Amino acid sequence: MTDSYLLAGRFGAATRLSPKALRLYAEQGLLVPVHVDPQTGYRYYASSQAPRARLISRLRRLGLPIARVTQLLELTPEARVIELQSWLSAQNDRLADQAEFVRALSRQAEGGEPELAAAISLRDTPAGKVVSRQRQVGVEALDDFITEAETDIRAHLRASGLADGGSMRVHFHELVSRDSEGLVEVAIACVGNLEPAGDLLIRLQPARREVYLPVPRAYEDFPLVMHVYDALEAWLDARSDLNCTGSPCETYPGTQGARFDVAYPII
Amino acid sequence: MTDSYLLAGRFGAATRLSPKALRLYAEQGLLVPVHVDPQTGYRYYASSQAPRARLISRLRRLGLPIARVTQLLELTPEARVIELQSWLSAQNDRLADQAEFVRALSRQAEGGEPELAAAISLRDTPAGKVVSRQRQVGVEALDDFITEAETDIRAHLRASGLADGGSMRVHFHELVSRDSEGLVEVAIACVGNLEPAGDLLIRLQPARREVYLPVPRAYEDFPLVMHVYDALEAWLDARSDLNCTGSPCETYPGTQGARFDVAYPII
DNA sequence: CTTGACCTCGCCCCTGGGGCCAGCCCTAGA
DNA sequence: TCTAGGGCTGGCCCCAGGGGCGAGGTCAAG
Repeated sequence: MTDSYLLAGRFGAATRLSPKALRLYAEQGLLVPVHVDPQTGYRYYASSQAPRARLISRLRRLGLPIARVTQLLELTPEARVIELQSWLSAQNDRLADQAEFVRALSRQAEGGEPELAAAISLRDTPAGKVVSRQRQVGVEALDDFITEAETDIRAHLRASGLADGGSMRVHFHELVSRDSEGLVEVAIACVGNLEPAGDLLIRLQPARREVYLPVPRAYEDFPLVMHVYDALEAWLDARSDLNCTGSPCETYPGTQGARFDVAYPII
Repeated sequence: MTDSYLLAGRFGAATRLSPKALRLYAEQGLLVPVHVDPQTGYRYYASSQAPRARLISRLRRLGLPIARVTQLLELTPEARVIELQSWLSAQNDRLADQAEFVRALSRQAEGGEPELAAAISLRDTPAGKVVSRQRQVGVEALDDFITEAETDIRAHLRASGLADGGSMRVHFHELVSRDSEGLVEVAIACVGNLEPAGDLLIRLQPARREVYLPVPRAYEDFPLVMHVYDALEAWLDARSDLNCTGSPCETYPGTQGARFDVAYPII
């Protein structure tokens, strides 16, 4: 009596879920009808399922994917709130990044950042052998990856009896941002015979011409460092005689006392 | 020379767009290669297209759909920034709504809002004829729709020589929120013979039992009014002997001096 | 000439459903 | 008890924005 059966349409009206959505959730096991008629396939819901259904509906409306909703439903209400609050603060960070980018675009529309653009120069780098490590990495794991890779590579160079070249390059083959991992390579120049070891690989770095910019102290950290990339790209866009030919890298140590430079390959 | 041709892979590396994405944008006309080999289908990009490509890449990373990016690219940089800022503030509003919901959930986990729950009562409403207007409407157009529909319906009743029943009900057949329109119906009871006119329809409102809550002044406006719905739903969830059977409505005027009640049909 | 890297297209996959259609099913009124 | 209409089902195609894979053509260097 208290658990009268409801067909999908009526149940959906009471819980703000479309019959289509209910069908999907039933298939996924997220909200299983209390009875399914084996002949007709009709799904019968108990009205005691309404609280769960309403919660699902609201979590979905927040924009959470179904898998995440499924996890959250297994938690206690208190744990759920904690999870949601941390999700919310992540959303907040994302919005802050977006706002930051819009500000960057607006500054660019107003003519860019002259103090950054003034420090841009060209240089040629010779070809040479490098030993490197590549990995897919996100922005929060980036610093750890770089320091660890540098330590390991220099240790391998010393163990092979070679002087390490000193300078290090971090190539960003793919974009690394708050919500996307990308392929990053830490490479250190070397001379002499050397065997690859573990996940360290030896490759030839072709000679290239690049445009570079020593990064001021205030811009060293993410997300502010993106402005340095922006400045270089804007500068390249304005120079129709130079063309960017690949992905950027950071070179350590930087010129003019900077901790590192940002450089784009050009022709 | 200055416009050396680049194949998709290299061009993509310089602009942070995958060959797959470049293919898609070429099909959509968003970023058309400067030359396509009719034999091989190879797409050749001029490096002078890089600024546009980079802009597309960044706008896409903001989460804007391709169609929106296409619109934005036709604007001047200044207009683009204006558009993006208004988009950003919309995102901000959305985040505020989400935060509001998480707060509501957290209050609910702590036992709900006793001062709201205390005012909940049951009542039976008799069957009766109503004249109504239905429309898909979003939250910002809701108030206008309601006042306009009420005016039109009462005018039609007077023109037909009938006393208007006084009380009005606004049924929310579907969810109305900041980012989704839903079917809303404004219905006023009537007695006597009456012809449908324009988009006004006559229908029978079945008798029903409902649980209702007079809305305190402080909660009358969106989004705070959602807390009243939350309180009713939480109260229903806790009462296993009562089951919600359909979508809610607001009844004007409300009881106990409120401007309106919020009511859910139950069995 | 061969090899390997690069490119193409085409197909299926994902999420979270919307829309439409053919074909049952259920219930209320006569 | 019959019937009509509305409800429900499953199936198929669609959307964005690509990812991933496989078959096959192309390019440049050794």
